[in-house]
Amino acid sequence: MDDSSTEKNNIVQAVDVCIDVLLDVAKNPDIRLSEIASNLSETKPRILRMLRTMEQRGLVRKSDSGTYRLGTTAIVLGTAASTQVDLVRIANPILEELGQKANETTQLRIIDNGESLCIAKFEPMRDLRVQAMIGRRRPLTAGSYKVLLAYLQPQVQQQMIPDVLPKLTKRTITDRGKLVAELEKIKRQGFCVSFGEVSEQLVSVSVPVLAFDGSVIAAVNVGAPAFRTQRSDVDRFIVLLKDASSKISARLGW
Amino acid sequence: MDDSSTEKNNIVQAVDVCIDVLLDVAKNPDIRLSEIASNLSETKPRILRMLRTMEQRGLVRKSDSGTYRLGTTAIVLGTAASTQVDLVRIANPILEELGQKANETTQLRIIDNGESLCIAKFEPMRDLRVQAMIGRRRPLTAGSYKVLLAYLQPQVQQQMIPDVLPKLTKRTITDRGKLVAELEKIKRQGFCVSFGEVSEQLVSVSVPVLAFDGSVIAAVNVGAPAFRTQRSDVDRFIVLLKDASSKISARLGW
DNA sequence: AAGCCTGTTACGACTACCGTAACGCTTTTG
DNA sequence: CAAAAGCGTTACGGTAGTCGTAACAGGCTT
Repeated sequence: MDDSSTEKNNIVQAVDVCIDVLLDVAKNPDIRLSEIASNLSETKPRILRMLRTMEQRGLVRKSDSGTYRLGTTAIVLGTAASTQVDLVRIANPILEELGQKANETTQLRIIDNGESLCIAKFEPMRDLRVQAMIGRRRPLTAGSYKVLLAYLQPQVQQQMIPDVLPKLTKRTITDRGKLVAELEKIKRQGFCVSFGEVSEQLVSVSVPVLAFDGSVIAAVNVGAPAFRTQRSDVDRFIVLLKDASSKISARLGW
Repeated sequence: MDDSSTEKNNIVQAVDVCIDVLLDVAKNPDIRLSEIASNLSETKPRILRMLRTMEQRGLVRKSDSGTYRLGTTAIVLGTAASTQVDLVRIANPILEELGQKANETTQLRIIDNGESLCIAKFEPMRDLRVQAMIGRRRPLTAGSYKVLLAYLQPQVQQQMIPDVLPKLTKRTITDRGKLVAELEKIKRQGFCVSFGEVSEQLVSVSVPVLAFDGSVIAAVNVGAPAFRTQRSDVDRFIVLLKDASSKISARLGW
């Protein structure tokens, strides 16, 4: 019936696009029906029916002006999820401790859909700090999140690296060969330091987190403004990160 | 075609039961396929298809042993929701401030589906404290959450009060007439104090939160162990609560 | 080894879902 | 001030997507 896009179907399409709708609302608060429809290349009646169904259950909420936002049921779901996902539940207090010691912003990131995804964070009480956001996605090939790539099996790794590497700043690696070499280096030393590869004025340090079977399932990260981060600070971060990572890994059964 | 249960349909059934599945997983971590199916009175193949669809999108996660939990996408959704629901976003810092001053646990509760639902909370750093949980539901007719009932239009109010009032402790009001009288009193004095109506050893104080149009949309609450809560403490809580409530109301446009 | 549970697959029947078209309505355009 | 274009919404008939039945494989218990 259709060409090749939808690989094979053991799934419920209605549910699938309903998730699309949900994520679209999450990404664009106060979005309108017609905009969702056009974003997803779906008809308005279809989206309307889904929004109504979800509104009735409190997953989304419709404002008087006709725009949609996520609803209270989504909050309940998310809170429950935070306690059910082992990685996040375990990492949260450790991320906080790490952030207190480093006095900088910390994150937990995983690979999701070919990108790195922030699933937990801590920000210190400090006037100037790096801002982190749960749900924010970044390329796997730029910045210290490269650690997530470094330990993958070579073929999977190649698959994850896009043909053209996104150039976020002038320091971003855009040559495939250089990237692979860098990944090798990361694997040897066990951490990755990025000076302004993602954002000009930011230093970012990441270390892999090992699952019970020794595979890399996440990365812990410290992000700091470049101007107040000396070489010695980076070294300190690395020690703190390795400590945090091994605490998480231990509690995951490694 | 079917009797009378499903009122009228402008909704997508597939999406509707998929939400049921999601909420069931949220409530019962590590639940199995067949248990969900029996909980919802649905067939296993149907639920399996839905779980697969949601797993593929990271909403749920299947463990090696075949049990299901919520997934990372649910965390992302929930975090986004917390910032999109005005009431929660505004209330959170005020709840914290209130909790710090009272040095006890605070909650924000709304009416949802004939029950009171906790959608935000703060717990102080203290060895012994009341535990609150986002997503936890309680009867509207017991404890200080009665404030949510007190300001409703009489007919709506009557509709919300079940025929038999659930008896949680020996202090719970179970007589309909006494309840209505109590609601009148609450309306006059503007707050509600519960001594062990929900849980034997707990004191709970609640105050209504007004929306931009002056209607009651939520309740702020302080919960404390009875043994360390004097009459004077209750009076202090009431002052703090009224202050917190009016701050929230103000920021909502009232 | 028989029984019962689980999760899973396959497939034909049917209904629930979808898209088209047309409707009010407000806002923008001429 | 009328025309046009956008919005959300409703209705309805055709079909594709979804559903349930039935049967399967595998793990535990009896």
